[in-house]
Amino acid sequence: MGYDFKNIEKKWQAHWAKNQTYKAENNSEKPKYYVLDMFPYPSGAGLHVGHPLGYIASDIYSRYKRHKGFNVLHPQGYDSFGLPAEQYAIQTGQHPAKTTQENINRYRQQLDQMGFSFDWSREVRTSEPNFYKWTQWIFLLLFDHYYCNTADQAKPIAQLIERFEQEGNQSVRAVCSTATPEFTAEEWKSFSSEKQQEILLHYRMAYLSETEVNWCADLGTVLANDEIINGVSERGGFPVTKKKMKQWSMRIGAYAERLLQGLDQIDWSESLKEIQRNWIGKSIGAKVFFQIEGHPKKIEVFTTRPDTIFGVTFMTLAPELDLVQEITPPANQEAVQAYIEETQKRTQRERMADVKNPTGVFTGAYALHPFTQERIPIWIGDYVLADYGTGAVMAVPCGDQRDYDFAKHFDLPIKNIFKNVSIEKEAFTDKGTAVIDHSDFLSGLPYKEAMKKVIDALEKQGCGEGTINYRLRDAIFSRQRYWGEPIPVYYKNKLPQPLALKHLPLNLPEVEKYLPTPEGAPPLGYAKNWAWDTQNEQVVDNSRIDHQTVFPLELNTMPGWAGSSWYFYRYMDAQNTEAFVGKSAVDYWQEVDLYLGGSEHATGHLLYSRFWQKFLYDLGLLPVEEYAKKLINQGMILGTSAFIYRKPGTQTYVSKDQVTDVSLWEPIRVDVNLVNSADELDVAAVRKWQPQFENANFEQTKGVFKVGREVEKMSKSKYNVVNPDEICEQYGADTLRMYEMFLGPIEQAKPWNTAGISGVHNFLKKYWRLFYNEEEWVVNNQEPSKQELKILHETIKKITQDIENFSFNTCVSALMICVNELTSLKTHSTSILSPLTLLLSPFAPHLASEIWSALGNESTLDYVDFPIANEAYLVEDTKTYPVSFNGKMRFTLELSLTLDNAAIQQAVLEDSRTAEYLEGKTPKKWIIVPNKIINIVI
RNA sequence: GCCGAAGUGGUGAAAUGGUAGACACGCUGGUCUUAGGAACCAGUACUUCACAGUGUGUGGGUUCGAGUCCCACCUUCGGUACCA
Repeated sequence: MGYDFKNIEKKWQAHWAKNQTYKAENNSEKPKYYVLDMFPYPSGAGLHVGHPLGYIASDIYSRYKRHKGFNVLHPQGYDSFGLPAEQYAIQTGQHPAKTTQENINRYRQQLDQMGFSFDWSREVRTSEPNFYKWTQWIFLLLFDHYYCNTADQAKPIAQLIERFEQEGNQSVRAVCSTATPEFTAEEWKSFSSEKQQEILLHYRMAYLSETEVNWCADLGTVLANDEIINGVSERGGFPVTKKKMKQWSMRIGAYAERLLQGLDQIDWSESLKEIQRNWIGKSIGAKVFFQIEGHPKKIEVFTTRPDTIFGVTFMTLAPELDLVQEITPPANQEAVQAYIEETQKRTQRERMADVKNPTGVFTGAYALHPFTQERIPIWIGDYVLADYGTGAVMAVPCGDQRDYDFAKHFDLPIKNIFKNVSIEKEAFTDKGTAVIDHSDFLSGLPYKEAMKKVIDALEKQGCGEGTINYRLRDAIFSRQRYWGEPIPVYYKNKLPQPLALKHLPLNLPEVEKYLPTPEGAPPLGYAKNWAWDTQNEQVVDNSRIDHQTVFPLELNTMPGWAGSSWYFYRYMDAQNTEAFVGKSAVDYWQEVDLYLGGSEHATGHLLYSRFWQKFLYDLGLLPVEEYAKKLINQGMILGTSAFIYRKPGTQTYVSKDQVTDVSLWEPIRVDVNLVNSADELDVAAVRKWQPQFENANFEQTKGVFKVGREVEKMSKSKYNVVNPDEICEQYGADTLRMYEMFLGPIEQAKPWNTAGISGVHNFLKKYWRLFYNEEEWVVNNQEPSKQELKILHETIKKITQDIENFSFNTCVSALMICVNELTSLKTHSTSILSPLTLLLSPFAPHLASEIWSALGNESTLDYVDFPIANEAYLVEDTKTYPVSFNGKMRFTLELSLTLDNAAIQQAVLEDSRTAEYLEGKTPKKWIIVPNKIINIVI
């Protein structure tokens, strides 16, 4: 009997579970270390080999840190609210809670078999009332706060009310969703309570407003910007249109600058930080106000190029702007209305596809140039976005390509205000070399100086100011779905009223259908018990709604990112019923030391969670402003799909080598598990796999049928999923863990290929044989040789360094080299093999534990100190130097390390081979790098 | 278009500016076996019988010495896109 991984792994998994080996303490003499994985959404498909990659890496690091004497928190949970369970419920009528529970059971089983050192006593599930109670509570806090620009932090709304009562809103610098008219203290007091509430709603961090939203009719819900890819929904790829709806939003825009600045404080990959920087999209420019001819209102535009203000030849407004209706003279109303309606019908994708053909219409109104008082025609066009800047642009066709295209298309004038630049073919957009011309007081100035001067002038005249704009939009928080956190508000006179903490959790009600109601309300519209009784402070039957004491509850639910924006704090104190996290727990753990997850969350979860963190930090509820000190993005493991090729219109399939022109054949995916590593298809198995192949004709070449290959995302629908259960069954979890690390650098995306796994499996068998020869235990107490000690300590040094650098693939190689060398030296000395076992422990914990116990240790190895490399064993007496002439390596020479440079020179000159390369010349220069190389320049 | 990352054998990949291809897969040959999807040994970048030469996307540069540093370009991948 050799390495019996099945029994070993079963044994140790049971041992760890029984002894709660990896339970972390909330106070300890040891230093703390918090390793977090992005928790999974428990999907019905189960885990494939790509999912555990990050968990394996974090588990290796966690285990290493335990060996290094840290109190390690390494929790796991489930992001269990979400669309797939709901879609499944719509199809089958099964309650999402039921399928979610089943999926979680399956996930847990799969996770357990891989030997992760999770502290399951802290498990969280976002769909559990005792968890979402606190998600709802955070929502209430957001509702109850506004963003004060003076203090640059969130403050209680009560303080804002106080200020309104004392001084009105003229001097209040706060972030506000729409331009609220100014009012005095007296006016504020004279407002009705409803009016006051309405105004306050414009200031709250969580606010309700009529907004243009991304509506996805097929999914029946709105989508956030990060849920749309290339103009279609991320989930399902359905078309997205713009629609006005009353929606909850989160004022993440208030934190734009702090979210940007915070990136400098954290150790995240530069590429990920750059993605967030781009998403936040800070741009520096100016606001300019243009008067409208014969109209009291002004048009406010944002521009990054106020220096080109003398090049303005028209203005363009977003068609959605209310102002458009106001300024359009009756003669143009019809055309303008028609255009507005047309743009609303177009999907985002259609708009994007038409970049080359700008659309728009003249409103008939004119604005006045702030410096020249020239009349500027006002157009509307859908190349101007309603929700960026002010939804209005001053069009400078000579300096902006879009304005240029628009002007060319509608035959509008183009005025060149750049010195010595031709704008015959395209706009001139280079700021670096621009010199302004034909621009009154700006003429002759380069970009930078013109910027300064024009902003001064604008501010002096009161028709503009320097300003900063961000691309980051406030995040829509309402979802017209069932399977999410209920938003804890009820409506009185159509105004939202928050519940209180003591009323939470507001449990998700039962519904008869998971679809929108016939009236178009979200699924919660089907709930029978979904009204709030303000007197008894409880949820009651809808039939009792009287709008006096019983009110309707909110029908929208929260988006997927709500629960995931704070879950990592819940792990610190998962059972707490008094607070989202206890004070002492958060004081102890502080923040996440290492966060592992995919970079696909860069503009979603990883931004929203930073936003909530900063908000809760402002309230003094959390101790740090950034929750994840270090973040590593594991690369995705891709699938290698297999294709067979069908003659169009027939049941004939040919082997890949007969396909010359792929376009003449229909590629059809087949299950990769029916193909061997030489790309040969098991034809008999395919016939059984799907009925369509049962009687098909497979044209083989020389008795084999080859498939075509393509690397793409691993997914059930592409039949390219490799299941970790089967790998564990065949090779064991330790082999799977090490092989996934061995595949390549952790941050890199790579296709899965099972073929190489035998190398890692052989390594573990080889390691086993250091201890057992057949049945016999061969470890002894012999004094290790100098050579053996050197091998061991070199390996310790390398492994320690590489783990610290998260270079786990080279760790595996180093262990392989070490075991190979010890095998050839026939080392069985316990003083070598015992530390080696500890080195193996983070990577192959089951096997290492088994050996550790076989070595006679009473306690398990999990908390035993990691070996430390002793430099004394690494010091060498001699060094084999490569000897180079003019940089070209010629031969090697073994020399004592005690020699000085002069002695080395002499030794080289004395070597018989040297003369051959010197060719009678004397060396011009010697370059001797100790321990590295000897180079002689002739 | 803009921003970012990366290009090394048949494959996955190693290389603090110092012998490129460690380690592993695959392949070839061998040992031992009734057998092997077992174990072990040897070989495996390219050209060449060999000697030797050429090789890290392309072209230049710095250096005694460059996969590594600098400049330009090409390709691939990721992000983003009427963002004014």
